[in-house]
Amino acid sequence: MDVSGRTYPQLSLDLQLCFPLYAATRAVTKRYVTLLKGTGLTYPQYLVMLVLWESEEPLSVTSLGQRLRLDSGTLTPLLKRLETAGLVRRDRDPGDERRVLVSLTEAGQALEEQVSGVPQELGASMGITRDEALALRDQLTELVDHLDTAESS
Amino acid sequence: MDVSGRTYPQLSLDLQLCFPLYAATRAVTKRYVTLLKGTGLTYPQYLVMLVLWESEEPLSVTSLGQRLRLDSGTLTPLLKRLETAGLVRRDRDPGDERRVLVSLTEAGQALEEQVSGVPQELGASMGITRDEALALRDQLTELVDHLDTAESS
DNA sequence: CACAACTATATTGCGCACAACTTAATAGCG
DNA sequence: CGCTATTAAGTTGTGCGCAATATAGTTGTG
Repeated sequence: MDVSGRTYPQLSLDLQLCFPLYAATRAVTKRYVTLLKGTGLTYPQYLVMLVLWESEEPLSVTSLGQRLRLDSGTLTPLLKRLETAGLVRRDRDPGDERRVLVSLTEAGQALEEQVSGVPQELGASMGITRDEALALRDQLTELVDHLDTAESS
Repeated sequence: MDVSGRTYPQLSLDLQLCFPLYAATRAVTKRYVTLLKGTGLTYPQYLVMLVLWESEEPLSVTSLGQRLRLDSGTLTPLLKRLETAGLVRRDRDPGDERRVLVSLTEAGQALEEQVSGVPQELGASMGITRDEALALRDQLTELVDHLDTAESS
């Protein structure tokens, strides 16, 4: 990319981090469509299921949202679709009727085994070693933390 | 994150690369909302403008799509919004009436100066050095290339 | 207890992404 | 030239993300 003649070379798409980040996320999501075919899950739905699988007990919508950084505007319709698919239940918390507790159905629990090979398959598609992936993960996590700080200031 | 008791520890959200990637993209996008306030641009619209600013001549929808990895289903409505905003023109190519050539209006050209500080501001928000950003960019670009290969095989 | 402040979820509206499909124009081939 | 295949852009439908708002339930204070 020849950038020498530009008035604002810093605006070159290829010099910026933001675009590869955006493209990588979409490429990963696209790969998940293939890997999750047969489960009926979308990628965000898969993430919600990951959180539920690693929880010992039902989670409120807010708890799910904190873990995934998503709000009720995104989660409520998504959870309704998971409920329609028979993978989760949504019950009002008897102790606090404002809260909705999301829990796995038997079908939802059973799905965990079916997707257990997905992370490794995705790792293989990315063409990086486990250590590289973990290092990248840490860098991105740090980046998110910084952006959170910047945004709230 | 205690993972020791799980049947499928590889499914732990915190062990995977995919979630930080997804979270980082959304955090960056959110930061752009703030940085682009005043221009009226969304982040994808800003990316389209970046491509147009670095092009010497009008671009077809397909060319824009190849550069940004987006298809006409995404670009057509987005470009119509940019046209409504007075930033671009959309004209049929007289030499090939199937093609639509997207070109900058004067207002579209003038906007470049207004956003010229955005990359640096974003860089500051991310809390990483320029070299770290470039290294990360290269890793993500490589990741996208690998995923493309995996997807098409 | 009354009531204001707060919290949790749901709803609405907009703008992506993208798959699948349609329409129109062009290219290629007999 | 005529016809088929291909290409370019547009359309439709689904599912996010998220801001803004609405609604219902809870908490804290006097």
